[in-house]
Amino acid sequence: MMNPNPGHPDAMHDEYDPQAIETAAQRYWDEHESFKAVEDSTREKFYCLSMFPYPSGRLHMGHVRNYTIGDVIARYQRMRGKNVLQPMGWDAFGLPAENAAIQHGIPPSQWTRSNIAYMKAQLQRLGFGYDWDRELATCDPDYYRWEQWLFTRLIDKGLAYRAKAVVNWDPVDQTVLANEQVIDGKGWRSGAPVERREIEQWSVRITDYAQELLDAIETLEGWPEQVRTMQRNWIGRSEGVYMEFGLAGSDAVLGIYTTRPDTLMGVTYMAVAADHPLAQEAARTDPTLAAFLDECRLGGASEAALETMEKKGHPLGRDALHPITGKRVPIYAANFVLMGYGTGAVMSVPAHDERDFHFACKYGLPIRPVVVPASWQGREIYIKTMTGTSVGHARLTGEYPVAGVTGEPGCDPLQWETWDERFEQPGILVDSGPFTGLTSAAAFDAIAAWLEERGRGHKRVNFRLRDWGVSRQRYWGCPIPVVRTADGGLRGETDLPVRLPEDVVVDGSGSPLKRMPAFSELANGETRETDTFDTFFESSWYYARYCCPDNDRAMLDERANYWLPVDQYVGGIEHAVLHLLYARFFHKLMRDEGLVSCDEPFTRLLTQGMVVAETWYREDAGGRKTWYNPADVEVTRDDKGKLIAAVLRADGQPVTFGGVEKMSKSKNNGVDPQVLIDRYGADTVRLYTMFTSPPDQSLEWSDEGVEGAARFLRRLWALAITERGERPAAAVAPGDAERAARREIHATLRKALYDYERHQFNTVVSGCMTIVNTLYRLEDSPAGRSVRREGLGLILRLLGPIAPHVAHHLWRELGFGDDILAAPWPMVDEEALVQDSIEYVVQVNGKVRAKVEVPADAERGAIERAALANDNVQRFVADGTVRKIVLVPNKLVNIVVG
RNA sequence: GCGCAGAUGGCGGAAUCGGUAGACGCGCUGGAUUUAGGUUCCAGUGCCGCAAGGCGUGGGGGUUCGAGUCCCCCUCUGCGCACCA
Repeated sequence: MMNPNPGHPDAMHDEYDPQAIETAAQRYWDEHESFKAVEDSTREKFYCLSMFPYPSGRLHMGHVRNYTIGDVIARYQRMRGKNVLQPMGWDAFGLPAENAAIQHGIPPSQWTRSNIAYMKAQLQRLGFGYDWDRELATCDPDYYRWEQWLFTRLIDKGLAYRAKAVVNWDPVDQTVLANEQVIDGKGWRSGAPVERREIEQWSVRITDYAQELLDAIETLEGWPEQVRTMQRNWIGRSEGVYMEFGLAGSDAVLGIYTTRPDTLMGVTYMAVAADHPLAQEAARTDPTLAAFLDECRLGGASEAALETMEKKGHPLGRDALHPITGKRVPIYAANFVLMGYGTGAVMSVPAHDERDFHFACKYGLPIRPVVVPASWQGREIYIKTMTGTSVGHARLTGEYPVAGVTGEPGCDPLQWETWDERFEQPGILVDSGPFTGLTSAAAFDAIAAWLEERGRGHKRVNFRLRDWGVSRQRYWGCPIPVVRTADGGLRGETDLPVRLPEDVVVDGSGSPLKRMPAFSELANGETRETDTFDTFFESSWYYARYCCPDNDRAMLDERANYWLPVDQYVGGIEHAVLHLLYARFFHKLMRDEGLVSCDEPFTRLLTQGMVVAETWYREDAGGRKTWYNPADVEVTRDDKGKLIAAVLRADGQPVTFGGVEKMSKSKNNGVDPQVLIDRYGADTVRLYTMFTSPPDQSLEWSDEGVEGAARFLRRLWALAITERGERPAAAVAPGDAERAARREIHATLRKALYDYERHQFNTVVSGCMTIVNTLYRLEDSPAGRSVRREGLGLILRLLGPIAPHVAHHLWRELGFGDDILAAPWPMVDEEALVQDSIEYVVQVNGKVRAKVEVPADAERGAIERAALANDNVQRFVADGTVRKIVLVPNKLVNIVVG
């Protein structure tokens, strides 16, 4: 029999079957190449990029969230008419592949490529609108050859150089460890105490770009303020003074940098790194010092480890000479000063620096206050060590000619026995010879000038940012394209790519490259560098390569200048500094090589929050915790919904709540997205992740919440199937109920459109839910059905970017068109919003006492009279006199009664 | 240790500007449908109180007719710290 309704698609099934409609929708997009991006100079482009994944094996919820956010933005911009590029690829080099190889004997390349295949299928199942033709993997020589090429250019330009860098050294495994592999100061495999070592490595001069990287942050208006602040602080521009202390009994000098030259007269000792030549020299004749220097090497190299470890020192037995007074100050070797950063030496002012203060107390060094707040003028200041011995004393009296400061001679002395943060603040110099009485700011200049005149120092801008050490002593990475010539010189490789051999055995005892003469030994006695690049190197430019991944003659071509900069970048907040700063830097390197024309790679940035879930555990007698997956825990609640008990389903015995934490293997609180996709379909998973939290906040997992998302899609489906088949006649006069419904729908739509623009997708979804609820309340009259159909048309487009499969299917099924991707973006009907009367909230002294209905065109006096006429308002006004009436148009009246 | 965020019902969260705190969803309670479980539908649900009303956005202070929102102090939690990606 023929379809009785040939103008319409086939009748729908009554049941929502996500697996079937999602497969069909994805096939449609595939056949129509819906997401293929083609350069077109006549159209406004939109490049939407999500941070590419490390191919760890399976997608986790964090990936699903990241890529859903990106896809929603890409599909939204596409529906707004932009020419959208949304690519995807693989950050394929890295440590986990080597670990997997050690554990399972699989070569890293094989492990990585099979993970990519599996995860790609998962991404496709989620319906993300990627242009897969542009897919790239960083372990592919066609990709990494270009960063090798750029690196040889950096060598030529002097932007890449060899320098010493501090690493974690495992003395048992004889290998360099990543910070992650150092646990409580010990190697993760050997358990041996880790040592800090300095080795020669390749470095890139990011500090040459420090000022530009800092200045350009001001132009990144589409970035979260939080990230901009973190980058500013990371770059850490400071203005200070470089100066040279003399060395007693020598012509040599000890150079240091300080941001507080105003405290120079308070220097009571110097601290140098254990690896400083002065310390090394002194240790040759001093066994206790030598032993101390050995001890200084213990511990991890991370900044957190260095800053939190116990600060220790040992005198070198020789003195430095103060650049102004010429007085002797002792030099200490200290474990918290590193040779790699700055000059490897610092001046120490215990009266005005907290770390120096504690160090001085510990070793009985003098504390000499030289700067005090102006308000302390006229007082005596004593600072004692924690052991109670008074070692410092300064006085500020009214005799110093400081503008705006009046003396209070005879006041009580101020005494401190512990550190006070006021010591650190700038103020007035005391007991500082020729600089006494100056403000800190004036003293800064005066002392710098004094030193400069005598050739002992000068002002200097300094950055906290350090050059980027890019060498890694690992196998699974991009080979550094450098050759050491027979005479010991270094040159960039010209025959590129330098291919990484993939047929290798990784056994954990260092990089296999170092044992492969076929790789490292070249003709004419030349040898190849066996270190590989930091994987941040690959991830610093992939966004540009997506524009022209097929170019085998150049790193980038003119297509990059069509698509770049990336209009919207989406990824985790954990990348706020490192990845995003390196990528900005790399972009400028490519710009200066003439490869791109813009100055910054990412116009707008969205940093998404973590995915977290409840944790549950049991503790055994020895205090060891066993963690149970939330899916295996049964929870009981009281009649207020409060949690009262939780047991493990398997044995019915209680488990303890361990808080809400980031999904992880160690806490066993991960949820496998694949299980959810199989059970509910991609649209439910996407809708849930968008609805539960705003994109930039953490998302707390809840099985019931997923149920709720699925329920909404079933409700939408059930509503839509009532409207399949014949279309109602065009114009049906609406009644009051329909007019009210339209007003609500369009008011909600207006809010949802605004929320789309500011990327607050959770409230877009609640808006859709509100509209569905409104549509359900409409009567089954022709007028009601007309509004329902209008509402469905709006909802499907609002939901299109978020739950694209069901939107695609219903759009066609209801006869709105062939392809919702081509539909115009919905618009608010302003006429639907017009109201005859307005409800005002009436407050008395700021407390809500009534609501009054007032004609929309009522004047101020009429509104106030209506408010005062209300019985309940009169009850609260009666006691006093009306002092003032505050009126907020269309909203609120506040009657102030005194 | 340093830098950056955050804190709102039983839970996730909402509240463009300083203007009705708690939208939407979950959970929970009662009811309907169902042989039952599930599903679905209807009603209720910040706390205290019979009510009138009072209290309420981590804690303490302040500005204002009015503060979740602005200012000061404090507490706790999360993220980053240069070799995890």
